[in-house]
Amino acid sequence: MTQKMNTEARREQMASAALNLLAERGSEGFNIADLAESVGLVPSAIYRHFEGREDVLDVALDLFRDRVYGLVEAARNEAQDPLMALELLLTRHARLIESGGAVPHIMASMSASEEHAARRAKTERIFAGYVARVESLVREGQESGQVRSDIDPTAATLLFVGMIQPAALLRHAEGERFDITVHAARVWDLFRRAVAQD
Amino acid sequence: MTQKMNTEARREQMASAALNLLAERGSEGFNIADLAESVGLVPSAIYRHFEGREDVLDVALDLFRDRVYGLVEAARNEAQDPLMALELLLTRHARLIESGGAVPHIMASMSASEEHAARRAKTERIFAGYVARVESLVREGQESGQVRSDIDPTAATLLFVGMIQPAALLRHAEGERFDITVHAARVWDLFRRAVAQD
DNA sequence: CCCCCATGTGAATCCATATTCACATCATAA
DNA sequence: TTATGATGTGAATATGGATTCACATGGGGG
Repeated sequence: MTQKMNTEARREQMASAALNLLAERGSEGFNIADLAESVGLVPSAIYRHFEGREDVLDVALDLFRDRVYGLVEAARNEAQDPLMALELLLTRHARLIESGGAVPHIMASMSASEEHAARRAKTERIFAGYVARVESLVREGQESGQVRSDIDPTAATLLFVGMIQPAALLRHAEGERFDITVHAARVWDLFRRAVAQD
Repeated sequence: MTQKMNTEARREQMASAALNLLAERGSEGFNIADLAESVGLVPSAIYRHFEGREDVLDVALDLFRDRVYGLVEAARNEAQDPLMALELLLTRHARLIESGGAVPHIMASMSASEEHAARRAKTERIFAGYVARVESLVREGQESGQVRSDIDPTAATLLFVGMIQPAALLRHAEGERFDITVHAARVWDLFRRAVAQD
């Protein structure tokens, strides 16, 4: 038999594995059998740790939220100023996508499901929370004078948030030929020109 | 019995209805029973016009491609110059989202499916084609001197393409409180500042 | 005007997954 | 060291959709 594992550790392992699967296949392609296999167990074992599929998705979403919000906080803490924090955040998103942790895919695929309204609502709340956090960086930038004060902070925020998503899609389509890191640097220049105080 | 209908007309009606369903629920939530109901028929009737679910999706995707590409062409034809064409395109995307024809949802949810690699590949090709069309507008803008020539056209294009997507998500989350049309106008200003020749 | 075949129907059937259950086995705490 | 309860297993079972099929029927060409 496979090694037994401490409850909490196993649960986290499963949630993390679930998130990986979600990143590559979206919520549609996500299934219990694959999840079980990815942690080296049998499907029924999943039910020792979760109520069912929907519960797994719910917990994976929690993990996703924590990681994404953590990304923003880390960028804020490590950067000298708000604008630099945004740049750092963008760079890290790019790296994340490059390594397969497809954030946009997850957001998009989870929020599309009309049934399971709870899951959808939760996804949207997570997204809104992410936007709010980025927006606070933008506002701080305005207060510190780095960011023009005559622009709408929400608009600037959504412009920022949208910079990576299409790139992630195109990367799938074009593969290696498309370098996300380079792209990130280029769009950052554009974003900076759009919002920075001269 | 429900009125019988000419083959071609019925097929188109079904494809169009399928696209609507896709827009609101994504490919995960899409099912034959709902499609049948939305055209006032019984599930098995769908099979008189399509090979099966995957075939429906395929044809709906064709329709989607035509409509989206058509949007770009229309904008190009109606506008005086490339930059104006982009602005028009943005405005129309916004309107489309407002009326439920959620373009980004479709793209994202279709491209997430790992299985049915064909469908995924097709979605990505459609997206790439869309990007290419927008990019040609950007390049024309550079040639005509409206757009700065020192920026990478692909980067500018993806920045443009990303402007609407997050807004669409946020709209779902915040509902009426969030006005996409107003948002579109604001991000357009930012985009213009980023790319326009002074 | 009537026939014939494509369209529409409802009742099966199939299938892929999720989920449950009875049983086995390990980890650990007393 | 051993008892015990939680973890893992494999074989059912349940379920929701897709798909098939035998039959009904309406509309357009002869």
